Amino acid sequence: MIGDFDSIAGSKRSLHVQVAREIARKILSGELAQNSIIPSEIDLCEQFGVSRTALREAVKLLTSKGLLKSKPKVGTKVVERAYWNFLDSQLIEWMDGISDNDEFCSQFLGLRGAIEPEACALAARHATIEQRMKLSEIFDKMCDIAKADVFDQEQWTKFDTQFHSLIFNATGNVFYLPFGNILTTMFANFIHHTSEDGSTCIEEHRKIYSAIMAGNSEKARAASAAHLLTVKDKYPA
Amino acid sequence: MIGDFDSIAGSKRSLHVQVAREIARKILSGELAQNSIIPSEIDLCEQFGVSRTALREAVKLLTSKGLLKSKPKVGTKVVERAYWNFLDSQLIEWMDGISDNDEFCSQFLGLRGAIEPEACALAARHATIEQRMKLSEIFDKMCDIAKADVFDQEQWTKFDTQFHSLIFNATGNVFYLPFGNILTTMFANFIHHTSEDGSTCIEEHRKIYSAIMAGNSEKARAASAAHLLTVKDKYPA
DNA sequence: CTATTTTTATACATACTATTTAATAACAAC
DNA sequence: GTTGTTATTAAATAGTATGTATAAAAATAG
Repeated sequence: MIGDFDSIAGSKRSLHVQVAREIARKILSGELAQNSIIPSEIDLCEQFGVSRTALREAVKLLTSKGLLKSKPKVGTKVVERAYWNFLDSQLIEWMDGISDNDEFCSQFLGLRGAIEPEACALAARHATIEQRMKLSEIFDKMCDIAKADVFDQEQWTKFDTQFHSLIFNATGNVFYLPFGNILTTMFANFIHHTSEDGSTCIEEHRKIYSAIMAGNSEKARAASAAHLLTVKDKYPA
Repeated sequence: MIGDFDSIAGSKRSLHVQVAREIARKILSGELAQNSIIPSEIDLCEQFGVSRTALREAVKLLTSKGLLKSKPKVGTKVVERAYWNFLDSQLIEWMDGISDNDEFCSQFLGLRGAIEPEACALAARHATIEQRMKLSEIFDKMCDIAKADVFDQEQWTKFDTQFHSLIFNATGNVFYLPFGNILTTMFANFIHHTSEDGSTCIEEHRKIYSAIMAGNSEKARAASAAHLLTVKDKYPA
């Protein structure tokens, strides 16, 4: 009962989210052009085979992410790309298979390179005791995984994600907070670690970890920047 | 017909957005605690004097921004802060009056300082001809305003916003795109320019502008960083 | 050319059924 | 008795259907 094909409705998520995803992907892929008017509510209801309520909730969801805008009489319009909120985890998930994966990851790295070193610096200064303890826990587990005979890739990704995510949470800056989730989403959907990552990167993580724990923001920033340079090497320009 | 006590009606925006804003502000201010269950749909409908349709659309909107999560039987829960999407323009608008303004702006500057110099560097390399022309237009107008006898603060803010916003659009990186809107929102709602800004900052903007037009990414990055240091001086630690 | 009506899209309301799921009760096994 | 499993129940959201209200563009009357 669980395993059957995604097929149509009754699958995983709620109905309006599925409809929203379908529409979003048509927008993201360009199948629905910017500034164009999408079909009317009743047409879309028929097309997707859902009620107007469900469809309207889907439209509201996409409006909230900057993809659509509705006005009475004129219809629902695809807003221009400049207003799409690419810093929304759900939207990022929906990008899967839309654009070139390497290019997408490379662009993300372009942002990460600017933000994460500063986040590490902030975390070194502002992390609470609880957060430092948690970071310590996570790092210990990463060490265990790196030292193990067989490299557990899934576990590594899990704790690597937690490690970087926690750093954003520890900045004490609300604007850095969302990057933890964005990074988590990227790790889960687009960035595929190779088995060599664990052994090669653990020392880089140790430098970041130590600097944050020592409250040395400059060192944390540098260690993070160095780490990201290593990561960058895996992607084409 | 109904609810003439009217908690919300009579304002400008659509009903479900108004309801969403009300709930969002209660969450953001902590009046609705994290992980707590908010009243049931029917209770909230009564409380706000709106239909279930409007209320559910409001809840969907807030769910999309990471503030709420609904499950049958258990109810609708306030998600923990770490998942709130503070990089959403609408959410940022709703923050007005919630937290200390100076602190909020200061934190924003903490992010801006990390991102904008890199955005300028990217723009110098990737801006299209059209974008360079547009940037030129905008900068010319900023010069006019700065040179004028009476400083038109409103106009200055308008073009200053456009200037910085366009730079993010010109990076050619989808993850930098949303910062244009975020910055626009911050300028419109939180950051209040003083009349001296025009005269003092126009030369700094010229350096950024020139570097981008010349395609000199290193110079653009440095000029932006210098500009942000000047801006930073206005805010307390 | 202006004012007004008509049309047509979304916005909102109401009432209903379906589904999910936590909690509980019933029951069996050890 | 304690435990573990399985129906049952009930309370919340999820979804459907259909109505009216309202806003804005377009047609039309004056």
